Amino acid sequence: MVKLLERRTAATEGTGETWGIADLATDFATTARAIRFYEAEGLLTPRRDGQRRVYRRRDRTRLRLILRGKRLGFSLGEIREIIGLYHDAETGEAGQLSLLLGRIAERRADLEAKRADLEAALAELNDVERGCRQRLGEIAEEEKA
Amino acid sequence: MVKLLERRTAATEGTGETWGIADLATDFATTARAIRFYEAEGLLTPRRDGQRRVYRRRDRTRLRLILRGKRLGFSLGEIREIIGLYHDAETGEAGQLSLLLGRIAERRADLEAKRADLEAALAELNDVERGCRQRLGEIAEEEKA
DNA sequence: CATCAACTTGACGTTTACGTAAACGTTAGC
DNA sequence: GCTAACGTTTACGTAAACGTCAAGTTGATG
Repeated sequence: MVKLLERRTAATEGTGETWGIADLATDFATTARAIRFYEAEGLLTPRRDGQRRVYRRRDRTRLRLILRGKRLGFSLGEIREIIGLYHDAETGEAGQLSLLLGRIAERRADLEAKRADLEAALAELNDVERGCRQRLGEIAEEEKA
Repeated sequence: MVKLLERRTAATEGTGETWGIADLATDFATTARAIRFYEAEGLLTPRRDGQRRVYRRRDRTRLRLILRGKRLGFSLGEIREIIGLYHDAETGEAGQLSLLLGRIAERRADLEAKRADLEAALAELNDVERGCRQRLGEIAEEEKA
């Protein structure tokens, strides 16, 4: 307990809050293995304290992005593109801002397509539920008779 | 050309429109292999004309469900549950309708969670674009100066 | 009748996204 | 100084979701 606090305090040293790999794993309900894998795939680039990985707030932001992307069914490759987009937007290394805007538009199209799928799925589910409740009502009528 | 039309007509024989596996593959932009795989996983149960698979409209509906589920990041296992839900709702083999309503509620929760992720992603993307356009405006100002 | 296209069933290969285990280093506490 | 906790790399294993042959069947066509 105290151990953890002291370590975190030691690592803090003015540069803002930092975390170890186990902290991230528990905080985001994933595993250290997965986090290392994302790094190997170029999706995370934590600092190092000697050998150890040290994560800062932007790493947490990225991990959040990664996991959300996964939940939405994006592959790690697609997530890499998304992260690259965020990175280029931050650092301005986009060369041409107009190109960046184009990539943003593509990503938005992806997301809106998913939204359309989602709305359709929810609508159909509502239909099913309605039919279900209807039959439940009919059964109640039969019981009364 | 004529071949295809004749075959389809022959298979129709009053029972409504039917399709071959290649038809489904092209219509849904997938592959025959994938469709057979879904059948092996119990997600599709087409009729047979001898050895050949014959698909009816409800099979198309299911395939549409499967592919949409995939696009939304559901595993085939989860999709199996969804299809089972639709099936039970149709055939009334649910035993207890209340149980069915419960399963519907679970699925809706899944979908709404994804929707929350989606809205968050879209909102962040809008932020990025806004920042991008802002910088583009600043550059235009510099050019003017 | 031969052939060709479309379909079939195996069987094995491939990619993605990690899990799991081995072997080792570092720091904290007793 | 030893152990326990936590971390590291390296390597192999695995489940999901198909892809890719191979080999055979069937039906329509020249």
